[in-house]
Amino acid sequence: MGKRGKQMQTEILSILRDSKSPHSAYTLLDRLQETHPKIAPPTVYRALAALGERGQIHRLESLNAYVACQSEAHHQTSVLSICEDCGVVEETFEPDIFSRLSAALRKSGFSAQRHIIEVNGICASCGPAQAAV
Amino acid sequence: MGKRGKQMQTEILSILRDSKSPHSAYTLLDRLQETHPKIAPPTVYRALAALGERGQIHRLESLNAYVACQSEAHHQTSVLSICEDCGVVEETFEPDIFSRLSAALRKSGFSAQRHIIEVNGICASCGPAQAAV
DNA sequence: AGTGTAATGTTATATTATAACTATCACTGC
DNA sequence: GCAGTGATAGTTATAATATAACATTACACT
Repeated sequence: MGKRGKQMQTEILSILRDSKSPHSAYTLLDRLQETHPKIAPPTVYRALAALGERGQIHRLESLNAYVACQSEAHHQTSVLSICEDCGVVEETFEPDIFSRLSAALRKSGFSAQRHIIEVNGICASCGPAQAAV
Repeated sequence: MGKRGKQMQTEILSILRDSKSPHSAYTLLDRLQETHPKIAPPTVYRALAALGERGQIHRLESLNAYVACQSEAHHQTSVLSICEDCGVVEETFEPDIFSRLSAALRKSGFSAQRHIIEVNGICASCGPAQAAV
């Protein structure tokens, strides 16, 4: 991997980390073009692919958008919860759920390789006042 | 809803039911154009939206494609397993997993509304010969 | 039939993603 | 040093997915 590629990855990661909301590839492109006017979509997609392979970002399949991984360990298996009100994405680690899921599918002969779990809802900050229960 | 809309929905559902693999909106458009040469993308997307609201189809977020719901009850909460080899999608009902997921997120104040669970892997037919265990 | 509303048709375009090709760079062996 | 080779990045073009915006039609109700 060359210097330029690394730099793009670093900058994208930095943009994503500065915001808990997801960014689309083209939002990132716009941001990068502020400093690198000439870059084109494939540059962004290549950087996103490399970051994704290393587990440093997650793609939100239901939004076609990307967030920085919030874990140092870069689990492949996190639950992404998306607030429909404010757009914030939180990452939760529930290894038990993933293993149960794999086990359930294995019963019918399916061998799980990659799990995608995304949950839409309302986050703690946006929810109705945390009243009783 | 008019007659035409219903008919499109019926035809789309019938195409999806004839195949266990997902179809993209534009694949469906091509199929529909064999008999209705003039229809345009919004017609297909409107029919897909109506079918989705009624739970008769599922959208595979990771593939931008659609499959018929395999349950009569039209659960909103199914696990979709996608074979990376043959492309077949199976639907599995694991209500326990969904409730655990909601419960886990609720601990941090998140109120889950819609769960997306998609699993990539290898199905029973495509997997390595079902040897021991 | 006349009127208002919802459904559908139509055109155009926005958004997301990748194919295909070219140029550059880093490394190897000479 | 420098030609050859393979990997990385740049560039152009276009494919694939989705929706906005507006025009038209159908339908229910009077």
